Order: sequence, then C-alpha cells, then structure tokens
Amino acid sequence: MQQYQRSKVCRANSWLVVGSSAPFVPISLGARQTCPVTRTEGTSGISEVDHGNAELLTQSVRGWFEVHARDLPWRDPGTSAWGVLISEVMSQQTPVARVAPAWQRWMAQWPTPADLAAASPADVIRAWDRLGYPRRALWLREAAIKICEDFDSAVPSRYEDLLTLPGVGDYTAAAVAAFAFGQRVVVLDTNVRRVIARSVSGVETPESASPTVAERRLAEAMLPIDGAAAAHWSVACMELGALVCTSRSPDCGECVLKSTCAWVAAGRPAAANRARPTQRFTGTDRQVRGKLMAILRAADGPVTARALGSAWPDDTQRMRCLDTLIADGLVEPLPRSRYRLPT
DNA sequence: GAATCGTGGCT
DNA sequence: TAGCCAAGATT
Repeated sequence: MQQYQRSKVCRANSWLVVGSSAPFVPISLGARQTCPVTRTEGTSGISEVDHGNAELLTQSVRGWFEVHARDLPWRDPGTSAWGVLISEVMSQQTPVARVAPAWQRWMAQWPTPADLAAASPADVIRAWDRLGYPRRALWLREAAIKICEDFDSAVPSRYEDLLTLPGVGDYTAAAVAAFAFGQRVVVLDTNVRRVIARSVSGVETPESASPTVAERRLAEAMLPIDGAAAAHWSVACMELGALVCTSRSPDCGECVLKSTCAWVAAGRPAAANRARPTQRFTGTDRQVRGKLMAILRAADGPVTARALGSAWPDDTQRMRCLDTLIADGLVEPLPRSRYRLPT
C-alpha cells in the first residue's frame, strides 16, 4: 500500500508546480517520508518539492563533505577564480587524482590569465602533458586571451559571460560561477545527476545522456537559497558521487543518504539495458592522435614524417590523423615534411 | 542527437 | 582480459 505524503507547496517556488491537477503518487514505492519530491502520475514533470526534506538531504551531504572531502589543491580558500577555472577544465573527463599535480605546475607557471595569454601553444600543450584531450589546453589559452581582451584580464563572474569562453560549456560555467563566486546556480555534472537520480528519483542512472529540463527543474528545486550554501551543496554532492555513490560500485552501506535514498528503498533496481555502442579505443584515430602528440611533445624541435611513422604503421590513418591535428591547431606543418608543436 | 575527442586505472 | 569509466565541450 502506498503512503502518500502530501508535500507542502512553497509559495515562493510555486512556479515549480507542474500538472498539479493530477493525483499525487510517491516517486517510488519505497520512497520514505523524507523523499523531497513527488511526481504527477503519467508525466515526468515535478509536482511538488518538499523544501524541508530537500534541505535535510542537502544538509546531510554537506555535513558528510565536511568530514570526508578530499584535500584537493584548488580547494584552498585562497584559490583564485582563474585557478578554479583551470581545475574545472582539467577535470573534464579526467580523473581528479591525475589533475592535481598538473594543476599545481600549471598555476605556478601561469598564475593569471595574462600569464597564460602570453604563452605559446607549444608551451601549454607540453604543460598539459598526458591529461588527455589536448584541445582543452589550446582552448584554455584562447580563453585566457579572450579574458584579457574582453573582460579586463579578470575571469568573469557571470554564467553567461563564462559561457562565451572557448572550452567552457554549461557545467564549467556553472561550476566557476558557484565555486569561485558563490553564486546560486545549478551545477549539473555526472556525479550530481547520478546522486539525484538515485537518492530522489529512485533510478540507478539518469535516463538520458544529457541533462533534461526535468532534471534541471529538480536540481533547481533542491538548491539551497543562499548562494554559498548552494555552492557547498553542489561540491559536496559531486564528492559523494565521486567517492561513495559511484557509477560502478556504489558503497551504499557507507552513504549518508542510505536511510532516505529512494533507489536503496526500491531495492537498488538495475537500469534498463540500453544498448550503447561500446566505444573501443584501440586502433581508433584517438589513439593514433595521442601517439603522434606524445612524439611531438617529447621532441625539442621539429620532427620528421619518418619519425612520426613509428607512432602508427598504417600510413593512411596516420596521415589522416596528422591532418586533423593540424586542423585543430595542435600541430604545425613545416617545409620538407617536418612537423612541430605550434609556436 | 549522435559522433568525436586522450589517457590510464580499475575490475 | 577487455570493457568500463573519469568534475564535458564541440560540431
């Protein structure tokens, strides 16, 4: 039998109410009375958000974070907005543990946007080392130049301005606005999406590949009113997703939300198998590009086409990859079939 | 929406 | 072992 909890509609957030004429049902059969959200039957819209219970959830995670947060270098209170931006871009699709030492070296070399704006592409590509996706290093340099030209050499604080920087998308713009400037913005990364999907919506993983409008509304409804508190919740939620509520093997027994988690209450049902094309890496252009870049990074000066031949035996694929690297601005072609990192 | 874009650790 | 996964952005 279902126990309905009729959540209170906060008048200040009444715009969140969607389809309020439909009957209320709990978000899942196992949802406890502390589940902060109910849905309207037959829709995916949010009916109501119980802000009291949402606050309990966010407070729990924030309290956990205060005890278990990793000691990452950019979490030093003295870190500049520039440092935050660098940490966020470096952390895109790259494990944080691998980012930390690179971030420290990077910040020592280019402590301000103006410093990086004066660097050469070759310098930033080498400093990027093996973080992966080296285009991010070029975008960061271009962002530094734009910051100097359009924003008086200071990292902009507005989400909309941050979005104009190359390599800065929704997540990174929101993360900088929140973590560097204490603004109340929804920070929806893969960790936050997973934690909310499980603890509130009762499903193992978010349904869609990219955040939906419904997800944003839900995340917005759960966001603490105060900007600093909202940012603290976001970073704490990300940390919980990274350390406890992980994608592959969540440690529910040690989770602060175990007693209120909708997914745990439902018996941790597995997500429906959606046949994703298993993305292999071996033999792809990405691997070849990586090998070519590794040779160019290690070389002091220009490299011959013959030297690059050792990267990959397939001439056609190797040359195709070299062309795309040139098109991306990661490689500079020279006369007599020689190549180098762009100066 | 789907494809593309590095790298290395973990299971 | 081979696949999965990691603080996404761009085209």
